[in-house]
This record gives sequence, C-alpha cells and structure tokens, in this order.
Amino acid sequence: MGQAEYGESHDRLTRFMKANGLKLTRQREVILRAFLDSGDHVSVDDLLALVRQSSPGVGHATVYRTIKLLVDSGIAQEHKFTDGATLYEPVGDDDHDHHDHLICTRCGKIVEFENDDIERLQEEVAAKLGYQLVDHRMQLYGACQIVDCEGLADKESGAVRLPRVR
Amino acid sequence: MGQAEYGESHDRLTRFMKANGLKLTRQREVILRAFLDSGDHVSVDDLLALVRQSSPGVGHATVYRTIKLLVDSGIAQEHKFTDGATLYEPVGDDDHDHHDHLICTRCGKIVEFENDDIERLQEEVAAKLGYQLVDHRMQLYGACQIVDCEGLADKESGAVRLPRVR
DNA sequence: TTAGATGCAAATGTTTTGCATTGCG
DNA sequence: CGCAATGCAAAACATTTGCATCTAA
Repeated sequence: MGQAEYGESHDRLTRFMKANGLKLTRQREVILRAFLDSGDHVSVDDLLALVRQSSPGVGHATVYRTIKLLVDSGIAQEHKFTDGATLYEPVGDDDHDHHDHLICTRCGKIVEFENDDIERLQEEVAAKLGYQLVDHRMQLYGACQIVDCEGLADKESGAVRLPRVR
Repeated sequence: MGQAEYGESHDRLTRFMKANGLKLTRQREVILRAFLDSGDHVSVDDLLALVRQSSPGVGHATVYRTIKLLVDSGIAQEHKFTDGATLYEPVGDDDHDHHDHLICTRCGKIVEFENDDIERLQEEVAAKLGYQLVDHRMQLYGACQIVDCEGLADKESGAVRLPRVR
C-alpha cells in the first residue's frame, strides 16, 4: 500500500541482492514490476498470471522464490488468511505500515485499518507475559452492512484505502 | 482449556448428532475421548496417533471428518497458526472462551491469554467500518525471556494456563 | 433396512525441491 | 569462468473426495 514506486523498490532490491550475493535477473525485475503494478493482495498465482502477460516463459517456482526475496528485502508483506493461498502486498513507502485486515465474510473484500491502541495493548500483553513481541497477526472477520457487498464476485475483492480507526 | 469432561462433551455430541441426523459411531467416540484426553493444541495427525494407540484401524479421513463435527458441535476450536497444520483444542466448559495466543518464535510454545480491552477495541473497529464482527484471529509472535524456552523441542510445546492480562 | 459412516486410495491445492541448463556478474 | 537462477517435473504437505463396504438406528 502507499504507492510503492518502481525505482525505489528496484533500488532496494538491488541493494538487497548485492548485500546477499544474489543476482538481479530479468525475471526478478519483471516480477517486481508486476507485483508493484498489481496494487495489493495478490497470490502467487495472480502474480504469475500478471507476469506471464509480458513474459510467458516464467515458471511458477521462480515466482515463489522471488516473492520470498521481496519479503526478505522489505518490499513485500505476507499475509495468511483463513483459507486459500498466501497473499502478498507491497509495503508502503509512507508511514502506513502496521495495518491489519478486516475481511468480509460475505464477499471476501479486504479492508485495511490501523489502530494504535490495539497495537499498544498487544505490546503490553506480550511484555507482561515475558515476551519480546516480534510480530503479530490480527484479522477481523465480519459481515458488512453495505449493499453492494453481497454482489461482489469472490475474486473481485479490491482492498480499500487505509482508514485510521480511533 | 477448562478441563472439558468426557460425559458432558459426549452428551453434547450426542445431541448434535441427533439434531442433525448423524450417527454416533465407535470411531467418533474414540476420537472424542482421545481429543479431550490430549489436553490442547493437537493437529489431526497428533490426534490420529493418539486414536490409533487404542484403535489402530481408524483412517485419517475419519479424523478429519470427525474433528470438523467437534468444531460444529462446539466441542473443539480450530486455530490456524502461521505454519504447519491446523491445531484444535477443546472448548472450555467454564467462561474462559475468548482467548488468543502468543507463540514463542524460539520454541513454538503456545501461551494463551485474554484481554478484554483488545476484544472491545476490535468490536469498535469493525463497527466503525460498518461491519458486524463475526470472528477474529489474533496471534502474537514473540521471543520469551525465560531460560528453559530455548531448549524446548519443537514438538514439546505445551500451552500454559490462561493468564488474564490487564 | 437404509441413510449415513468408514477406510482406502486417489485427487486437490499450495508450496518446495532436485536437477540439468542458462545466464548474470 | 563460476556460482547462482531458471524452468520443468516431481515431491512434499495438508486436506478433501469418490467409492465400495460396513454399521448404527
């Protein structure tokens, strides 16, 4: 989210590659571009389809391997929802980073939100139990009251821009 | 979790079966007993192994099918963590129901906790976005400061009794 | 008796891996 | 040139399903 630009992410990827003795291949560049163009919440399969529009020869194993690289280099974020394949979204360049998801149980639409109070309480809980918080997953599942929700196809689930909920 | 007793769960299962025109088979009783005996956070594979100690002939498909029944009848709760198989735990008879998990990133130990403030905030967030909250998943991943943690085998992850964190 | 349950094997869907070949640096 | 990356096919997992057989009610 947050309109990650290609150049910036490309630089980041290049740096990551260099730092780890990896190579910047044609496929990796194509995958990166497709990933950033896609917007958000794509599965490896989605991404493969996008990539193949311009580069039909790319194998799915390459996409699996590359998306992991994007995660490790801080370009992509991984989300495992209750079912289906793992989804990935670009990490924002801006400050909207710690967000969670609310998934509509009727149409599968994914809404992103952030709530600093919850975030803070999570830290507190972990600390009180004697843990150093490393990561968290929070997903809310709910039915939306909006009319157009029900009609949405399962695949037609565009995410909504970050509301800041207080 | 709240020491679910066999008799009680058995009754519940019987009622559920009757209500849905299903049958209470030998296998289902064995699986139920093994599940309750196990304590908590078992995978279908764990459960199958337990079941086969007393009933070697049971097939894994049966366990998959039965554990779903236990979930539907309110005896078991399902948890999908970041990796590995889905884990199940008995639902407590007592009032400790809405709890979440903190998973140690070093040893995999699962600590349960409940925090009403977070719970309330989740409801609030959903409501403000126009959703009726149906379910939620919250998992904290952290490294514990306790000495004996590091040594624990990956499989040796016993869950700790519900601390109420405020 | 009969609808539902079982056990097996096979199918599914997602992700990983082995390996011969290709290509970046 | 040499090591890493690719593409393919196959393997690895977790879970589901088809089907002939069994069994609870």
